[in-house]
Amino acid sequence: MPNTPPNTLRVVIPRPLYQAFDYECDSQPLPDPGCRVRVPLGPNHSVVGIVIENGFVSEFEKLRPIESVLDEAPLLDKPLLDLLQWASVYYHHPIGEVFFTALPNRLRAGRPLQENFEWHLQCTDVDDALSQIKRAKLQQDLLTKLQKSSLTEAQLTSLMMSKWRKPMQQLEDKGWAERRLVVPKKSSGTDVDHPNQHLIELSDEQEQNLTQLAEWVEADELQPVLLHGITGSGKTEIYLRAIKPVLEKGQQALLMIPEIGLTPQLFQRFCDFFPQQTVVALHSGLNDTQRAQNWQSAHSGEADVVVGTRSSIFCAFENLGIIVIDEEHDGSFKQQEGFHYHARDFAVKRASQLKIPIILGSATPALETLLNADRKRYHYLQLKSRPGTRTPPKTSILDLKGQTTEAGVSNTLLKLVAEQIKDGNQVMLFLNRRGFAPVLLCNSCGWHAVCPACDTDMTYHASRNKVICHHCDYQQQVGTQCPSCKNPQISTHGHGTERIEQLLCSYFPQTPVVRVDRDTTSRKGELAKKLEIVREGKPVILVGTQMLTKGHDFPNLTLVGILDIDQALFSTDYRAQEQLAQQIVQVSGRAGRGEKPGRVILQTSQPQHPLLNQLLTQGYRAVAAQLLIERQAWQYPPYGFHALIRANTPHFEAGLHFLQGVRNDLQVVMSEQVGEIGLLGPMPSPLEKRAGRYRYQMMVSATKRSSLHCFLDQVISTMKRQKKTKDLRYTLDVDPTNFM
DNA sequence: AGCACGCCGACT
DNA sequence: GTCGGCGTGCTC
Repeated sequence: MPNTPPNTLRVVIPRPLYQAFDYECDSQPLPDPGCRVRVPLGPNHSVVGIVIENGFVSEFEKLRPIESVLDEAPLLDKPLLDLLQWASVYYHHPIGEVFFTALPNRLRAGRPLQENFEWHLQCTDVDDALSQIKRAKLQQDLLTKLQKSSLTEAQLTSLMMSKWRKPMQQLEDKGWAERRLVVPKKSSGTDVDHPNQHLIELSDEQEQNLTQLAEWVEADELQPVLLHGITGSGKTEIYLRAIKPVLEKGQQALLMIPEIGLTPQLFQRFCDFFPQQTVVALHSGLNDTQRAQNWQSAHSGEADVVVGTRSSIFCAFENLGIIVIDEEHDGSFKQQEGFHYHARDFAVKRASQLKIPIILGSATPALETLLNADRKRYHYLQLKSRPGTRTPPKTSILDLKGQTTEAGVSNTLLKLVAEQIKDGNQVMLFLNRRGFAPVLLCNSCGWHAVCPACDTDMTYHASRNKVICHHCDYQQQVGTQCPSCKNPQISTHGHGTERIEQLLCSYFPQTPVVRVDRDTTSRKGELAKKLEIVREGKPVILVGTQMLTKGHDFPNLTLVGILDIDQALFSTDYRAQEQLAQQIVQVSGRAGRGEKPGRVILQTSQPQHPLLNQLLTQGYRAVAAQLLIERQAWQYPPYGFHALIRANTPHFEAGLHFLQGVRNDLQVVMSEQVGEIGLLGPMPSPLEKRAGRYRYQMMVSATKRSSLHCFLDQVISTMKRQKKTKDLRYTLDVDPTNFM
């Protein structure tokens, strides 16, 4: 008898379990690691699993047979499987949940890979055809597109979302378009060069950076590259040209962007620069079908460039050749629930594993990233100037003391706004609080609108006459009198973007006031519409939150007002200062991007605050250096290593007792690691009650990464053993960035 | 996570 | 007598 390997499969199951399960498989050859299989689980369940190993000797006596093999070829290749396994260990998160976040929903559910179709023009006289469908704009558009070149369904989706299906069907019915199955091509990098690419001339500084990049790649020095370029310095142009030679080799590129950073402008820029290539998006705005389609086009190699948010780092590329992370400091790269991974750290790991270049770009790099550059673990490139004659904006502090203010806007700032508008310029006011006012109260009895689920003040939204809880989205209609004492006068306290908008409308009735926040941009395409108004260049006053800070380019914007930063100056969260500095720099960077110089006004009642002064006089780099010194003194990240244990239940202090119990049990282990491990807490989370649950947390700190991981294994087994009620939920967050 | 098993209180 | 509450433990 020949020595055949055992017919065993190790399968990862979509359950919160820390180990994979073994099955037997009678069909030969055995499915490779990375294939999906359907397996029985428990007495009467059937689930989709992912094979991670085959043909090994199992410790288990009796293995159940799998039900079916779902994929002929692996969905996830060996390096990605290894990486996912590493992540499950690093983040101490159940292996099944880690693996299944790598797949789009449809594939998680066991659906087969979709076949890839391409649409071809079947029409001899296009002009005649166009004249026959004068009223069908979309059909016309499609026909013109097909006339230029055949298009795959993924390309069509990324060009016009899902709007193409119906009109295409109509074209097919008329016999003008035909659908053909595409044989998966091995991506071959021809025709990457295009005249479009030479339209923008690079500055000397940009050219030097590109030369340096090419040298590193040439010499195989593939440490991550930190591209520290001030706002408006043209980092995108560097990304495009760094990606180009990779596509020429027939490899794929991944551009990672923050959650709300996918401005149509950026995506369009990539499509325009690489008109012969397939550029697809992977972000939360896609539905399951589109997501699966784009994921698959990256998997098959059809997509050359993927522009994606956090989770795109898990995408199974056919042949990934470069990763670029734009705005690498952005908080949205860290997942805040469930599997708490950091996509930036993950990307660095993935690049080193695949031995491909990775660029981390930002005007305000994260402290971790700067430290890595200082320690020479990362290459460092700088863009210190804006191309052409553009200069960085001038920033000044406006002391709120002695100022007359209205809705939190000082008269001085209002005058400056008026001046700019008169000169035909655009203005932006930034305030990180949406709604009309953060408090709705009764002056007579002291009642104020409080969320029953979170015990926090609800924000008044005038447009809908509602109070809304910004923590859990609980909403309530507002009546005409105080619900407590029936006093007919209720008033507001504090100001949000809605209030500022109202104020500006009354002061500048002739000028459009455009508000950009989650409330005004919830419907699809609304943000794009608003930005279009601004990009026309006429005088406009923009009011908005975070949303306005990311990646937008408004050439005619000359004045930026930052309204309320005082709260952030006194936050107890050690990350708040870093984030505030980044936010101020990013918002300021929206000003003066065109021919006219920009100006930034920072309203504050703390004009002497050292962070503000250092930022204004010495810049972000100096502030970062200072913050790093403080982090080192406290042994905070990136010098020390943290993990946060959270526990919550609907009952007051139940989670606190649970964590206290965990801490007591851990005391034994800790005595063996004296000096290496510290425990802080348990204590209530800064937002103790949220969405009807009372939340508590305990911080683990360690001087060495290795001892943290050792200890966390103990933490997990202790928490499993710990007595708990059914309604208690706990999570472990390695390298936490959010302490709320 | 789901789900079965199992051990105690209040019902036709 | 049994129906069903949810605490406990298992899933290859």
